Amino acid sequence: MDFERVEKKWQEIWEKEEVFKSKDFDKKPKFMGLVEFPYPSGVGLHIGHIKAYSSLEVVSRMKRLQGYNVMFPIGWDAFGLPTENFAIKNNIAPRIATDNNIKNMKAQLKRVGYSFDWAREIDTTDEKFYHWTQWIFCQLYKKGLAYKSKALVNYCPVCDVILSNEESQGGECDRCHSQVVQKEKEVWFLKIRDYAERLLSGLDKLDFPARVKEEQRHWIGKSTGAEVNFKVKIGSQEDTLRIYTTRADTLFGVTFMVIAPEHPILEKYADKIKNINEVKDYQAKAKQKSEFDRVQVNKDKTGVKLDGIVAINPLNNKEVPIFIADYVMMGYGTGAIMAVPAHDTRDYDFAKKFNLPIIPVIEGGDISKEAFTDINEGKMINSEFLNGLGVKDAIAKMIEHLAKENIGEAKTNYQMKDWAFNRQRYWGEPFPIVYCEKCGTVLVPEDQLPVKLPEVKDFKPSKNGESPLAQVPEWVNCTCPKCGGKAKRETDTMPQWAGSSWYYLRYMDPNNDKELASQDKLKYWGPIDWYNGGMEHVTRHLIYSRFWNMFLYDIGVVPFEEPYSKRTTQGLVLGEDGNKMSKSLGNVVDPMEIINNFGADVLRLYILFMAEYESAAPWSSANINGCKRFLDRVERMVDFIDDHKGVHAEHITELNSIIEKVSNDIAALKFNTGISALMTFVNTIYQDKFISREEMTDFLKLLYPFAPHIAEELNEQIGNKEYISKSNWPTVRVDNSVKYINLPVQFNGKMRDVLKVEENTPQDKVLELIKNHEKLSGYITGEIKKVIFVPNKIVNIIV
RNA sequence: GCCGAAGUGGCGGAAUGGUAGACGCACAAGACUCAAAAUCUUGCGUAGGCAACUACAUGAGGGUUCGAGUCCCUCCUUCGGUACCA
Repeated sequence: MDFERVEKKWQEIWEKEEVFKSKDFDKKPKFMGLVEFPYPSGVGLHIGHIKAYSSLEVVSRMKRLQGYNVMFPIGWDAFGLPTENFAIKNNIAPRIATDNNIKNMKAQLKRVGYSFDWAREIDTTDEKFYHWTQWIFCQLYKKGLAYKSKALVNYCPVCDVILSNEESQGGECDRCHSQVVQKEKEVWFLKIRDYAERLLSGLDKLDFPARVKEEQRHWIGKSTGAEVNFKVKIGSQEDTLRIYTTRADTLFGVTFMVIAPEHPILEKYADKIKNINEVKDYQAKAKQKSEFDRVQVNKDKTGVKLDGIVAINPLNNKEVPIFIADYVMMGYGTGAIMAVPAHDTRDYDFAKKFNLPIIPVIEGGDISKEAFTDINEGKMINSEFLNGLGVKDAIAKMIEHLAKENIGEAKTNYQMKDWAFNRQRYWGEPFPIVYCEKCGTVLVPEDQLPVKLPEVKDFKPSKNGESPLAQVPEWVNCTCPKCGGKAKRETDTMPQWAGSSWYYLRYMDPNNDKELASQDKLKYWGPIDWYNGGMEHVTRHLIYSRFWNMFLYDIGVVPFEEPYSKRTTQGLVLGEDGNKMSKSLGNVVDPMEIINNFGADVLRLYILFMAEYESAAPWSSANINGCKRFLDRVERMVDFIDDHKGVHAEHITELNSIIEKVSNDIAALKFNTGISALMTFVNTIYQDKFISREEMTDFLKLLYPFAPHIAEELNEQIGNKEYISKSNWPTVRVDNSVKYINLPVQFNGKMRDVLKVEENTPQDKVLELIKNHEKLSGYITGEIKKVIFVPNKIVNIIV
């Protein structure tokens, strides 16, 4: 088949007939399928896009024929660093580069034949879109969920710029390869931690794969424990040191304390700490270590003992020394811990290195060898009122005791940190924030949104790690919306995650200039019925967008709390050599080249046939031939068409079974077995060498979601007037023929033969057949002790 | 270390506790052809046998069951995620 002509022909017909248009408020049941919108890169479509989008493409095509009002939208996640870097390198404005890339990728997506509703196309860099991104930020700010705070950022002292984590991997600057250092800077944060509990508990009712839920749970990282106040003595002075622990039961086993190098108590008593120089030295070293270094595993424990300051165990008033060590993080808990070397591996390593006492408070284990950390075994010892209890009971009793004595209480912590929400970059959403000399930080009023991103000549990051926007005085300098006085704009921009945190809402009402989307339309379309995307977005994008949606729900803007009812993920497409595709390995497959050589239908079919959808699988240029051959065979199947009306009796069972199998498999993401069922049917027709027009039509409809162009073309060729894209999904027919099934026969659990019997043949009839069976009767070598008979499944005879 | 997923022919991969290897690739033989390609047909886990058939076989070892790739226990390997989280 001349696939180039045929594919173009049908793409034009579909567009003209608007068969993929989703209609607001249609009476049909709605189905909204969402795929992660692409970043418009200069490279164009990657094979991964094809796999990611083909799933819901197939589902959407089927659902339309099944009578659903389907929305399958697409857009562009277009802000971001690569475009900015491209602009710097080639001296092209990011706006122009983005528009070019979108144009190119859009043409590519159309060539694959995806049934996107292009009328709803969105672009996060369009001011009509980022208007509402800024508006959402305003609401977050008003509710106190956006705040500015000091934080450490990656900074390259040679380039004099702030780098993202991606640009500073391995603690090295991406551009000049010099050592990146941590620099303190005022940055914006969103209080996602306030939503930690809801983000966690909300998972229970969502239809997400278990591994996705697990990763999100882990990312949120809930831990329950207690905060406890230890007294500290600094000479004659007294103060309090608050620690967090999940093991309140071990309080009697505390032999020292550890605080983070950044802990404020160090500065507070700097003049009282005798070895303050040594401490400062350690602090400086810790600060130099990048995030990368500090996170390395199993490092040797290091630390410095504070001289002139001790802590007092509130339970037994014993004095214990305090250390600073970088294995305790300021960002988690209280930045201070009680160390119980007998029952914590890190404390144990530290105690061994610094020769500190180790007091067991739970029996079991051998603390001369290692810390005993099992919480399910052993009874409390050396612990006064806890003695004899199990660990879990001891924790509860201790927390009760702490509360009563007013020295501590139960506390829940989350590992998830607040979301650092800005970049020192040009190509992002400007913040709707100005700094007024008189009024301080002022929000830009909503009627003045959007704050448009100005055109600039130079996109290079400016000195001192400022955003390039700082170099545009006519934009930076403005009047304060409150007092009319002199003010300056925030020159940082939002991170790439901003637009993608709510884009799906905009599809539901893409041209609204009064609000981000109307309530009625959100109510009709939302929530998303099925969202497919990559595993790499499970912890960030997926959590960030759930957070924004919950927030918008809380302020009454969105009528549903969770944005995505169901989530699936596609497995990676590996290179032919089994490695991840990468330019350097030279194993990258270009989807456009495949389309040129084989056609879009073959590409679509193969990407779904190659493996189970959710697992990674290598590309094979040999195997794709099989899919091409299959479509060629389908085309030649037309020659077998006879004048028979209806469905041949010989085919009714087979046809019914593929209708059922393909429908179920598509809905269950099992495309590979659905396609193989279609192949089996074709093989049957080649055996029989006849097929009726009606059977062929049904078959082509089943093929249509996978290979729509050839299906439409053949459907037209065999004389059907109605386009498949405007027809109905086939349904199973009444089958009155006597069905025969193959009944496996086992003796003593061993397979011996298969008996062809009528469906629902009873046990005694089957046994009779076996006794009269030439071969099978030979296995009845003695008395029949027992017969296991599962109707239509199996018979097993114990002799 | 912790969490998750997975180990099945030469390869990609199928199998609600019930015929292991569907479907496809590769390979081989035959048909068509002057020939090749394409196409069509057949074969294709391993061992033995002309064959019917028999034995063995789903990472390793145990167990539950009439029956285990599938469930349970122990272990090995690979991949993904995550990490001095107190």
